Amino acid sequence: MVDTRTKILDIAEGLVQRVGLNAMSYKDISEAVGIRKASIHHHFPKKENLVDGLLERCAVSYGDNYQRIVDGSEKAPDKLRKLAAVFADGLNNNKLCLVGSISTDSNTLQDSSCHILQSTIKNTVSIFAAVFEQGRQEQSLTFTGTDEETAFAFFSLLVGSQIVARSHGGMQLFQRAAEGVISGFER
Amino acid sequence: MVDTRTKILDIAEGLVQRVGLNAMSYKDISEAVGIRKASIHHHFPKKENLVDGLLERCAVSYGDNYQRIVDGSEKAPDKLRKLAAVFADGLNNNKLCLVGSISTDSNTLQDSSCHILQSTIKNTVSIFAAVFEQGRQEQSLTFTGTDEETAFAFFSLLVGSQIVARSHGGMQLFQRAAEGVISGFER
DNA sequence: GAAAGGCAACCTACCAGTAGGTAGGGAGCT
DNA sequence: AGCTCCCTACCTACTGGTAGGTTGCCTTTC
Repeated sequence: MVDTRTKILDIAEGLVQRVGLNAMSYKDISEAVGIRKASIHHHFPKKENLVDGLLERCAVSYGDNYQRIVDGSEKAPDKLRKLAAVFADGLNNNKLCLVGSISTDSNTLQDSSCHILQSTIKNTVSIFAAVFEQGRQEQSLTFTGTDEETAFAFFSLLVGSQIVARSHGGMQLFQRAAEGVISGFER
Repeated sequence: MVDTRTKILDIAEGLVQRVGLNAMSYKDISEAVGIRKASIHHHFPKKENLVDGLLERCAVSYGDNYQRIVDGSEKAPDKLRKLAAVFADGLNNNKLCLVGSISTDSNTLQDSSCHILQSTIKNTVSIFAAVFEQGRQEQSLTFTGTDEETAFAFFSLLVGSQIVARSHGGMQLFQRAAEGVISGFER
């Protein structure tokens, strides 16, 4: 049995991914978790604490998830495909990447949340960059910018395609857009 | 002197681009426009009417703006650079593309707004696709997918980079990401 | 081993503020 | 007269947040 704090974060994460930060309320969370609204405040006194908690947890879990893919034994293009598959999986469940979703609302964030968001993005781009470094060295990928710049572009593409495809185009267009870009790097 | 309806749309558009749809209220708009909250309801009875109005107007204005670039006499890669510059300009003013911003909140939209959003995306991708068609014919661009798929990917990249870069990386990273992808197509 | 204290977790009940929205009135234009 | 536009005044529902109480488990103490 998972503890309540984790349950709250799980529910909140799903809500943010589906409807966005500012459309999610303590009431929604309390109903889904099955406890009273005031009890959420026991675990997360202010909403900003919840957002911080969400971002801190996703910095670790997303980071680990991406790192596991990057640490694999495949060639770089296949690693990019695996990274894209993570986003495809989210899209399949009508969920956006938490970082992408929260980034859209970044102007309504507290400073503390903003800092965590920034370092999470920075970290994610670093992890992605390792794939492009590998691709450069094993000559399986060609690109003009630096590893970091290209990783930033690839991450942004996944975030953006997920958002746009959820509104129009769906899985098929998302997959083809990702594959088009990846095979573009392969030439 | 512009009419009130237009003023409301102007203010609302800026708010959506800066803080997002669900963080924008009729109170915010009324204060910025300089009329009472109830008066907004005279022009837009329900919030969904406002969103529809916003999307309908942007479908035209964005569409015209993109079309003007596409109709130019430049080679395809330079047209892509001009399209990216539109997004860079928004980023410079801390504003996201309206379509990207609203798409993130698409799960909280009414059906009518959803339909307009979808056709706006479809239309935008079609306009972008013309550049890739031109690039293919004049052999200034190389890519593996179809024109539409590649246009979708490029549009998504701009939307995503804008969102991510606003939170972390800023103009510099946005510009380099866009340039990296464009010069990737040029090879 | 039993009583006593402390604390985490949850509850009910409440607060002020704000959300979107409505009713109805008055001014000015055609 | 009728219409557009904007107003004051108000409504209900919900927002994040607080106060204070109850329960039950874990220590500590005798």
